[in-house]
Amino acid sequence: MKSSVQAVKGTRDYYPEEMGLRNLLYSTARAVSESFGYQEWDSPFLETLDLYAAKSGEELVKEQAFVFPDRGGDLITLRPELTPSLARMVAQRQRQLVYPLRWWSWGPCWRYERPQKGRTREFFQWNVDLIGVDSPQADAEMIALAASFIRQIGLQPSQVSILVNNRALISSELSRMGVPTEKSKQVFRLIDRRDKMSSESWEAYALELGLNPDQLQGLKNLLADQELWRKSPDLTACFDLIEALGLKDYVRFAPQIVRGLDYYTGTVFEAWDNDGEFRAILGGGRYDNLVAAVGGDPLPAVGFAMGDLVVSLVLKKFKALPPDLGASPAKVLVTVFDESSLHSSFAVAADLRRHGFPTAVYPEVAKLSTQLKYGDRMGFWVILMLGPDELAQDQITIKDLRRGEQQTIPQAELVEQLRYLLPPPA
RNA sequence: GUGGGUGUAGCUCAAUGGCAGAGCACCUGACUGUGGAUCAGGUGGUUGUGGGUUCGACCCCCAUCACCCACCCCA
Repeated sequence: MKSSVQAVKGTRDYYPEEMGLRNLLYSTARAVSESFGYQEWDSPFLETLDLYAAKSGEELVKEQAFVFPDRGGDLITLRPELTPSLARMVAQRQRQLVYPLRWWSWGPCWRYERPQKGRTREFFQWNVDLIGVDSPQADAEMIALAASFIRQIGLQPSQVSILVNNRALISSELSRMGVPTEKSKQVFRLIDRRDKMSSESWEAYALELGLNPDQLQGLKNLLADQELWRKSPDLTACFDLIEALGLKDYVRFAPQIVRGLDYYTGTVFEAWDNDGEFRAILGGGRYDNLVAAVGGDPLPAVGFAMGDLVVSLVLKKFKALPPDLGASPAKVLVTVFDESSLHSSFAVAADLRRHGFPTAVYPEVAKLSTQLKYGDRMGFWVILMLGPDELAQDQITIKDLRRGEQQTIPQAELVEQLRYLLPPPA
């Protein structure tokens, strides 16, 4: 029934199955990051409020971050994202680090928001950044790394795409249409909302911003122009490299992607499920001003972040999750027949562990059907049985649950048989 | 911060204001050495909580808490 003490609003409990998914995301993020030569870093979960006030949008931080005074009265923030901490750490050692930096991180972040589908107050975020280089090659690598993750986690190009644009390209097109530079920030916001509003209210919003009808039509043409990227040398080079990396199927140009944040300066990208059912799976781009914003010297950078929630929803939707997330980490279960054979069962289990096979042994004497059912439900691959019949002849029975077969063999051949039936020992 | 919805068995959900139910899960047995499948039986409830209306409340009303969805926002 309902427990009297509840979990904190917006948090999740990680039962073994959910922990399996969390670990899958983490291990995949790690594997992909490292395959591109990125190093893991981390920061404190607690930061000063000042760190986030240094960025634009300080009002959002005050309203959406967990902020509380420490005993000395300083305002402490539970980190709502990783990038400001990264910028702080880079600025602190800016002269001693070896560039380009290839850094990745994974960890919990907190935002004080109303929980809803795909959004909790505590979540995990994967962050990847390439710092110190201002080149389309760097942009291409970042997009390719994101695409590699999507492929590695088991999502197909028919299911998920990475949409790429360039803010500098859109800016120059806007000024060519006579949109004043001081309006570009608002127009980016307008573009960002294109798919979130009805076309009538979107056009009304555009005219409200002061666009004339010609400029509005020009903007609509712009957003419909799938070949616009050819006008951008950066995007042209970027797409060419992504093709060389063999990931072109996941990536396409999308002029409506501009990102909501103000600090992006060039290439921007987001990964979406192709039905547009959820929010962006991941998002990022080039941000060449952020390190300077926290007190360092100007340093170009490109990166992206991915929360654990939306990608999990997408994986569930496409049934791309491995079926054994809640299974026992051991593949072998040794049953216990009766009091007199208990010692032998435990000895077999110990011997298998010494040979590198993770092995569980049933922890009490119980009916065999109970033990088999347990083994089945916990996802073991093989169950070992040794009762009076086997023990009398130094034999053991191996039941292969996945094939529904069993055989009785000399105990001396057990390890050899398991090497055949199981993944290689650790 | 704003609006809407839902709270009934472990889970998913039924039940004109009139005996609180089903499916799944679980336990037992059919099957004293064999999981998944089938069949039979069984355990399981202060209907979120507190008030009110009523002869009578899961149902109507008020309050409260929790969760969900959307808006807002998304670093």
